[in-house]
Amino acid sequence: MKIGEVANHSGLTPKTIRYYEDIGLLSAPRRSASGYRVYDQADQRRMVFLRHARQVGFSTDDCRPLLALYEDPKRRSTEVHALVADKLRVIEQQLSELQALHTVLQEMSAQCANDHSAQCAIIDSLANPLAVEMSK
Amino acid sequence: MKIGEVANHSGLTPKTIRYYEDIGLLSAPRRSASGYRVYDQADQRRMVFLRHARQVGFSTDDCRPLLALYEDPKRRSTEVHALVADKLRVIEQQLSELQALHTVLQEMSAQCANDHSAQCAIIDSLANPLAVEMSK
DNA sequence: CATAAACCTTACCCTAACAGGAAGGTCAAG
DNA sequence: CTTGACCTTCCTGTTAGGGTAAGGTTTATG
Repeated sequence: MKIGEVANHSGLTPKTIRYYEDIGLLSAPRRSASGYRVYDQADQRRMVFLRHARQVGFSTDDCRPLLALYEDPKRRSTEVHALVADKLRVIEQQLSELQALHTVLQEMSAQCANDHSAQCAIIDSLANPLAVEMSK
Repeated sequence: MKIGEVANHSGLTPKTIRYYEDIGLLSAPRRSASGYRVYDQADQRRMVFLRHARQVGFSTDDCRPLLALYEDPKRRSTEVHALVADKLRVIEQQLSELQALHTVLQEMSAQCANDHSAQCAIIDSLANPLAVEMSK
């Protein structure tokens, strides 16, 4: 399989596959006589796995241990579980930060007259340290 | 006021101030005889405004029109309101994406035995297109 | 007065995760 | 034999600055 074909079958792009090789997330495949990358089924499975892991929010760095566990027949499911638990915590943190932003913006929005006048509660809030600082 | 001083008073760092000047978010200030940037109170107020706007989630590009409205005595509050409404929509989008990720990961996590065995529902989910694809 | 600390200047590299594009080689079909 | 569709490497751009270097300035102090 050349890179375009494995890209089609895995859902990654050739660009992404080369990039993963570059950062050492995928090992360098063997090359054809003309220098083309040649992949096999196992490579394709790894790529599918990586695509899914990225899709559910794991960074490429997160994917390293994840992929290692995928490849390891002697893994313990608790190790995988721990990685997912870590990720869940990070996502919960991000969620609460986003929710805080949302709340602040919504409160500002509600204070604004939303009319033709120049006076604007949103502008005032952003100009004044009062309302915004709490969100830290 | 030199850059360090206005940095202290505005809460931005000198780096950030120079960067904002670089991208045209702040206009270039006048220079002292020795080439040092010199700022006034109005500059400082703009910087405070920018810091707050960034804090509540606006990108530096978002800050351009926002700052323009801040400076414009003939603004209409409805214009400001519209920018905030746009941002709220973006944040809501991000929230729902994050929540979707969270749900998927939590479901995977719940399926995992979390023990010493190599069999792992999380790994299986990531290897198999089934569970993950729906989240698109 | 000399000098060291604390400032300031520009400029370049680093981050994440690729996408886009240039310049050039390769391969199968018509 | 020549397209067209591949493939290769390499470089640039994206966000929002942080880190550091090399060098000039100003201020405080002995």
